[in-house]
Amino acid sequence: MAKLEYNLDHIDYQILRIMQNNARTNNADIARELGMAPSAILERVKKLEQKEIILQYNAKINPHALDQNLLSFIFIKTSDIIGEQGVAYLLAEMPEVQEVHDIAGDDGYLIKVRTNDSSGLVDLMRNTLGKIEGILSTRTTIVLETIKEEQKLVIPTKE
Amino acid sequence: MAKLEYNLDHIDYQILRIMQNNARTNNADIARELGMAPSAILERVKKLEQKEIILQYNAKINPHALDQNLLSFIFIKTSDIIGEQGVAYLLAEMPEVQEVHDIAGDDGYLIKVRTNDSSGLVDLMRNTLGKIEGILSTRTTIVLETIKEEQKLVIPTKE
DNA sequence: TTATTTTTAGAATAATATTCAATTATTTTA
DNA sequence: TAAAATAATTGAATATTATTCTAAAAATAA
Repeated sequence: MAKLEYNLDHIDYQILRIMQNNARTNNADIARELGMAPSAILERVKKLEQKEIILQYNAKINPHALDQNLLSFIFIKTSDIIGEQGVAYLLAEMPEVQEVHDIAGDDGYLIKVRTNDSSGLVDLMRNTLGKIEGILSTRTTIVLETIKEEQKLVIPTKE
Repeated sequence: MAKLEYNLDHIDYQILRIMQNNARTNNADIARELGMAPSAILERVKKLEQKEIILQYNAKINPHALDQNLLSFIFIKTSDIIGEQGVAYLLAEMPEVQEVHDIAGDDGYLIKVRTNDSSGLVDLMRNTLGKIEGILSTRTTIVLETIKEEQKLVIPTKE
């Protein structure tokens, strides 16, 4: 694929900063804050979306409100050939699996999983992971408490 | 603190599902999709926010657009006493650290860090982690490629 | 069942989104 | 460097949405 050109100036950064903190900030407010016309902001936001700089807008929902109380990280060793990621894509299809990363040095993946509780985790490992061909072994790390969990990026202050 | 009551019906679930997929969906659209009055939806969304079921609205930004190309997970062993999390809070203050989890079985934390590249990671470990009292050791896992990275929760289909 | 509380609809108003033509700024290229 | 071309911004007009509030309906409690 063609290399995308990201060409961001400090106004874009400011927009990104605002949106990252509150994706429902309306155009008019952003325009006021930056001292520009709403139409100009709209234009820029559209461009940020088109260029896939802004990837999506999410509501962050409290997991406990949906009774999803257990967070785990699982290291998975597979027989996937380097460069191929068959198992990874199967893992990625599972809705409880929030993240799948191909990691260095271990012929494996690190996944982040959210389940109801430990029985949900067991179910998932037994019924779903257990049925994926090519998984050689797993090592599970249980999260006792999450102190911070964000996706915010550090946005440059200057141009 | 008092135990919060989450009492969600299937309309709330639908709202959450819509918002989770696109936090900028406007009230009128949600109302149309659910066949309800905009004022009723507004009321419900406000309540979801007040009850801290919706925690925040984020724009997900492409890390490469901000030249943040390296993702790492670091296991950190500390001398933190069980129940106390002094080091954890210091880690959480660092903007490059997106996640801090207290994990079972290792007297330690798992953190997720996004830096420019490997030199940024080295800087961070040397200049920042290196200066935190109470860190006994670290083990770093480098992400080669991310196949999936979302915060979406599984939302019940029925009541 | 009645009383109380919560939720919803509907209408009215305030505010915002969106479009577009004209202007200004920026970049390209001759 | 100047002219030409391109990109970005403004401002005004219109369409759409947000927000507020009251009355009705629905759900819940007594």
